[in-house]
Amino acid sequence: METPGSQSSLHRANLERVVRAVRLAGSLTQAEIARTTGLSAATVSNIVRELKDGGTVEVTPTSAGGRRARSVSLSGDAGIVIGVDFGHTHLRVAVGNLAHQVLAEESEPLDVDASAAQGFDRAEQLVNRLIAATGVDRTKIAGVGLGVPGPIDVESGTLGSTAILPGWTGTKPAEELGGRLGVPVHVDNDANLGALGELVWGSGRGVRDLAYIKVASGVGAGLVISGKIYRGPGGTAGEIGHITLDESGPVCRCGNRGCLETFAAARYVLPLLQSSHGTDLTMEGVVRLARDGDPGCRRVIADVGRHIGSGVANLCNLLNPSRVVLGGDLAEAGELVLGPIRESVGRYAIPSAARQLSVLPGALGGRAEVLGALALALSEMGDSTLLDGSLTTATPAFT
Amino acid sequence: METPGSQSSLHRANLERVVRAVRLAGSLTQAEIARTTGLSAATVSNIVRELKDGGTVEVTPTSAGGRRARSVSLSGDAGIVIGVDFGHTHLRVAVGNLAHQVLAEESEPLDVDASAAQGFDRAEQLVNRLIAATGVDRTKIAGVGLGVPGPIDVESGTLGSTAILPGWTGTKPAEELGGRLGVPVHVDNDANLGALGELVWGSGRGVRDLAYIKVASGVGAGLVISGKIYRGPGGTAGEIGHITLDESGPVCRCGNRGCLETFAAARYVLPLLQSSHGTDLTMEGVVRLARDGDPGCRRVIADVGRHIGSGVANLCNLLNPSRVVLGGDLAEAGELVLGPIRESVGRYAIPSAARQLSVLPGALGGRAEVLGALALALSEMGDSTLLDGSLTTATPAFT
DNA sequence: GCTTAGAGTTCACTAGTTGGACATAGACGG
DNA sequence: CCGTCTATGTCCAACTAGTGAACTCTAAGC
Repeated sequence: METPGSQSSLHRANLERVVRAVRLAGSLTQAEIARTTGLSAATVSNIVRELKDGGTVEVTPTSAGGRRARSVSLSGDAGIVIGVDFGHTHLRVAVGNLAHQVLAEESEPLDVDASAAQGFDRAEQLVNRLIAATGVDRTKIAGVGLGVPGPIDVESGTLGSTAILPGWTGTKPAEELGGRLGVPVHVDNDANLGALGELVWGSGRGVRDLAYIKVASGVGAGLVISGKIYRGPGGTAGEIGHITLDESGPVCRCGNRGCLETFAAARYVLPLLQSSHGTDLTMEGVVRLARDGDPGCRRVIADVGRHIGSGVANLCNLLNPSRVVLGGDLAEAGELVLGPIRESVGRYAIPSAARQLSVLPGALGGRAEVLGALALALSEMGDSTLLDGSLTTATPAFT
Repeated sequence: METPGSQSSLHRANLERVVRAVRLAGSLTQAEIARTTGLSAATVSNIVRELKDGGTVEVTPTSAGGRRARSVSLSGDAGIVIGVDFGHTHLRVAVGNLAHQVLAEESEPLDVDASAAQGFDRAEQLVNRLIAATGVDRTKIAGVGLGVPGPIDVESGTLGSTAILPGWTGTKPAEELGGRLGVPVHVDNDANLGALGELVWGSGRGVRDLAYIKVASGVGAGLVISGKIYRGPGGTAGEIGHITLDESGPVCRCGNRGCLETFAAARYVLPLLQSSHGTDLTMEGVVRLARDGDPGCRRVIADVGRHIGSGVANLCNLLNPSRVVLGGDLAEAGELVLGPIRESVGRYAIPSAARQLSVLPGALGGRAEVLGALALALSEMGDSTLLDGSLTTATPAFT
């Protein structure tokens, strides 16, 4: 940090290199680490010793049938990260470790009309419960990722107006939760976190550029560009829901007309089925009915798919991602919605961009956002919060 | 290269750090270099000596009224880069040095129907002429950036179908020119290079995320994301021209209907004025007439602006860049086209994304692409081609 | 049981950065 | 005109950290 371009920074970079290699592979022998990182065996030997002394890494004496290879893996309790996700109807919390393992995960219903304070109370309680349940050491918590269903102002960390959680507008979720838990909290909106979750654990593994489309009450997209969430300079990238599809279409809550949202989001689509299917229908219900064969619901879902496909085609022309992952309740409809999306993309996107695009349903369902929050916490600490700790214990002398 | 994470890589990184600092500032004293890079004065002293011995840098004995500060600057002939741009009607070549200075620049008309071989002949000649004119040492040429007005297949480097330069399809421009000049050549399409040019020398200075919209025969965009050109995994990012604005609009050459191009590109717009203004009108002519007050041309240009604005609004919702730079002939229309664009963006983009967006005309006009090609050559050699050279002379022992 | 080969460690060596001491030279005050 | 002051650049000794080579260790294979 203080000495950019010095040997110590090089050393730190090498530490992280080793940690990353180990994490990606799960466990490696030192020789393998040397090969994958390009470092020499001697250096790896030193680094592994340092990490072991610092508690970041565990060396299991000899595992497999090799000669005498000691396998190195991240010690499960070296660092704990927590993901918290405020959804439209529930609150989810997950606890994970540095090795990208999810140790515990729980969700509970959240009253939409609850105040922000109540929400944070509940979150705090649930986090504490899971910490107790997993028996992890509180001091090992390196960071918390927090998902909120609304726009976050990048600079101030203030939550913008949310139709989903009215009354939360103007709060600073990261500060709030950070104050309660006493650890750094990093916020992002649900679409970005969903993208991150699917990228790390779900349908986006192995891809560097993807768009995660979340269709729920609104329509949003989380963009992953070159392996990192792209928020844009103003922090509002990914607003695919307000792409204009039809200049003279229905009026949208954003003030424009014919936004994608007005053709795809729950709040605009559900009313279409009210007269035929009753008023207390949810998106989930529509999807279930569609899967059971209800023609009206099938039609509605296909139409939604076609419109989303138009939006995705635009996105595809502009960004040319290699994968689009569909999340939210709608993803449960599977081919009923994916088919029309693909068809629409094929029609409206330029062929060279559409050709190598794959449109997949999210693999994580409603868990995408919490897991993304976990991943955010992991990435925000950049692997170095912990390394700092192990460094200071290992080399107390530091000018 | 061969030793990632070793001291020599650290040293190389520090060399580049110093070079970058010097280039950004024009010239610096060693003490200033030490401060801006964070390196110690001793290290800077060593590095400067090494760079001076390698010829990358020049030390002018003592320039200003300070105590005894020797100012360090990049030596003008340390490295030469060349930019070549094949445009719709002309060929441009520029010669620049490591210090981001343009030493010479020239353009000549290019016959649209010329064969690819003829084109490369001309380019080779013009490059040679400029090299001779500037008197630079051929061996100092570090790289060439090449712009072509059509899609380049990322993997093979093959030029896709171009309506602008028919008969060039299937050629491999980088290979072709590289073979003739004997130096590495890096290709990209005109929109991306325009973006890079404006980013480095024009209206995009100081910004990390911008979109350069080039309106000419077609409509394309070059995207700069986090300071780097974004091409997308398939290399076709930025195809803003084929965003669908009206599903039942005019049929586009891409096979879809109502693409932005059909409302904005020269090939679709000029015919509108044929009956009233004659058939041999060019976009340039329309712009000139509009500036002179011709109401028909004004109207057409305003309409084009409005449609471009719709496309930019979509782009803005998705990517939220901080700046949009308009290039191509159309940019010459100034407020006549920018006004309607801004208006359209204001109407169709979500307010939070539109608020901090600035829409500017390109500052480089038709030079944007060549200069971008220069910048491409500079960035592709990553400042290290030259440093490699000075390194090998400075430290011949290398395992 | 011997050989073999890969794994990990130790050690001497080298590359490279740093802090501090030092020489230098203009600016400023007397 | 001269001494002092201060910031610059250089040199040197110290220290950090990575590397190759030699070495040890262990299990597999014959």
